[in-house]
Amino acid sequence: MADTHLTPIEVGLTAAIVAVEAEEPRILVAADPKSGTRAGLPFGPFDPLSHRTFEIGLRNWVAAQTAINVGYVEQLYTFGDRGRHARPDDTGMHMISVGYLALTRMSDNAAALREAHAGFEPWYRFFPWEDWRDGRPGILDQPIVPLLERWAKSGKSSEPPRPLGRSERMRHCFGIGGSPWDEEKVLDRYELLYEAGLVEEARRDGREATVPRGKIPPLGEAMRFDHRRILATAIARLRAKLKYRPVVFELMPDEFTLTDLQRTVEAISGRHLHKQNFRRLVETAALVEPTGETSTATGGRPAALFRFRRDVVQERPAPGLRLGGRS
Amino acid sequence: MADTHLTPIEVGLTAAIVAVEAEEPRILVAADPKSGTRAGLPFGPFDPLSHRTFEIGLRNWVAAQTAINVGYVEQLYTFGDRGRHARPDDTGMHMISVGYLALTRMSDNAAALREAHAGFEPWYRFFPWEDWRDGRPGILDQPIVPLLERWAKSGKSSEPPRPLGRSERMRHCFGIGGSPWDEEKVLDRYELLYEAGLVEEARRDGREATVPRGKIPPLGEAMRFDHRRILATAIARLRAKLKYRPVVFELMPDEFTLTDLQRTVEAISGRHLHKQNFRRLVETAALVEPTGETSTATGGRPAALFRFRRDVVQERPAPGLRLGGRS
DNA sequence: TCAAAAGTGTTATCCTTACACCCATGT
DNA sequence: ACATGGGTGTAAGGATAACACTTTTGA
Repeated sequence: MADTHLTPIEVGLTAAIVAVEAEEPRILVAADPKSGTRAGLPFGPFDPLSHRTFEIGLRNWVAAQTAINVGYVEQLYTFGDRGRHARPDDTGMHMISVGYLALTRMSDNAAALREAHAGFEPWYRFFPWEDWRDGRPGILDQPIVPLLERWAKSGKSSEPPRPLGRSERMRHCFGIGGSPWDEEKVLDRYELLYEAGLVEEARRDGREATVPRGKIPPLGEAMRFDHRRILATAIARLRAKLKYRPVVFELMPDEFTLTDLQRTVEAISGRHLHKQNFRRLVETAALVEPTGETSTATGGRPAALFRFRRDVVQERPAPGLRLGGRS
Repeated sequence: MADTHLTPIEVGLTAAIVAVEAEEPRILVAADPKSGTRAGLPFGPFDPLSHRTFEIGLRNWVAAQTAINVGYVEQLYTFGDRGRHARPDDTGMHMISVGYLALTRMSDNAAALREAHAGFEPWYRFFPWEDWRDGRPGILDQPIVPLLERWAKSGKSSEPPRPLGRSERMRHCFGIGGSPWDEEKVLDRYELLYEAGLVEEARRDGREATVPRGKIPPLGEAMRFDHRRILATAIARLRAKLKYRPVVFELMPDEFTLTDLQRTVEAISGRHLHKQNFRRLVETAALVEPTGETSTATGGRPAALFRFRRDVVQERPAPGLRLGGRS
């Protein structure tokens, strides 16, 4: 239990840096330096000699490399699976990565973003089945569910260590047969697809698919290493956190209309919200205050502008947006 | 963004192994191998060569070192702050630790526990202010709140990076002035006490206290390194998880009475629950089924015995115990 | 005058919380 | 019989989810 010899390992800090623009949640991606094809999340080394904590280290390399001004930062998870992040240039030294979620305002980084702008990609490119704003995504009914069903059947009673059977897990994750769709299960869904060998990353890692290789259409855009897994974790965490902490405002400009706010929440959670209930929620939580100005940008009646009441954090214990049913 | 040189670091897996016995939540502690005084959590090295994932590595050294059979395992957080875990034998190599929560049944480990039993300590020894089962703990009114108030006053407008002022944070964390006590804020409370220099670990790390050194009474038993912080994280996570996942049953014997179950939940969350409401909750969630037997152990009317319905996980999406108000 | 979006009032329903009372056993 | 804990019915209040309608602008 005490001073056993420990193996030296490299530690990387991988960041899912999120911004919302034009009703689209976007993630900062770094182009593949080698092949130029697959996207990856930006990451930097953790050097304990220069930085006292992970968070300081992260803020430092983000500032240095991207000139982006991140506000909210939160640790997600530490990923260390061998075989799920195989670096092509692997030197034999094992590497683990501490995943972080960071939020930034598009308006904050006017100049910096102008250059880096190409780096912010809509995150639903990587998870097309997660965007239910225009109804149930077609990709679910077309390739995904049938493929999963085949996978579920093919492995009926093979894996006792798993607490749940394949088809039960499929039903839970993807909201089939009574189970409702739970927008927070982003990671569970991705992991299931990975296990079933249906995402490119799984095949790259040498996992067998249940259907002949060539026949699987790409399920979302793949990423390098295990970065799509980290992004799934980030989306899941952000979707959950919205409901009990006022983190949306980290993504909003200083002034916004209530519809702007609703659209942003909808963009992140991937579903529509009930207008009146959303407004009542925001109002009763006293999260915002009117600036007095109005915006005539959208075409119809001018909308009142609001700003985030920074002092709510001092008053109410959990001032999130409990966003209820769909609309 | 790419292949910067990374500093090699040692990675340890630190486990908060929890069991409940005699209505007392207990944590497995390892005695200090050096001084024999301060308790610490058990930990083992992570060796990527022998273990494919953190969890496998963890299960392995726990099995090897303690002969304890852990069921549920969950990653908590990765701790890497320099200066908050200074090992006396520091070799210059930096070390980070990945904290894990593990649950085990006392009844599972009959033989193994007989030997290791001394290692399971009631966790409220380390957090006496977290146990509200016999009403508001005296330690809050006596040394804690006055000390915190002094700290809050002494640092009025000094630290702009912090989003909240000292007294606001104090009020939120400790439920003073309108804010209710939130049993999930275990980590926040510990961190506040640490920041205020009121726990031994803070002084050990060289943090100034707001009151003369000698005058601060010990606030709970201290632990080695940052292990008390990891334990606080574990308790917070477990208290939160109880409410939306049926994890209590990982701590229960195969058969139990509803009162046993309630006492276990109360022990973990540190407060009393309303009997009828608790029962209705358990019943409507269909979490348990009667075995048909009764137990006459407690003195009054014999209680019906129940067992966990393992198949609920297949049916309901979030079968936790939403444990409502106090009683 | 019409389209487009902003903004409001009200009701049915469920869930949460709390009350108070009855039941079965051992001494 | 009485103490001890097991076990239940029911009503008040609040939060949630859904209903439909009015208002203000630009074209």
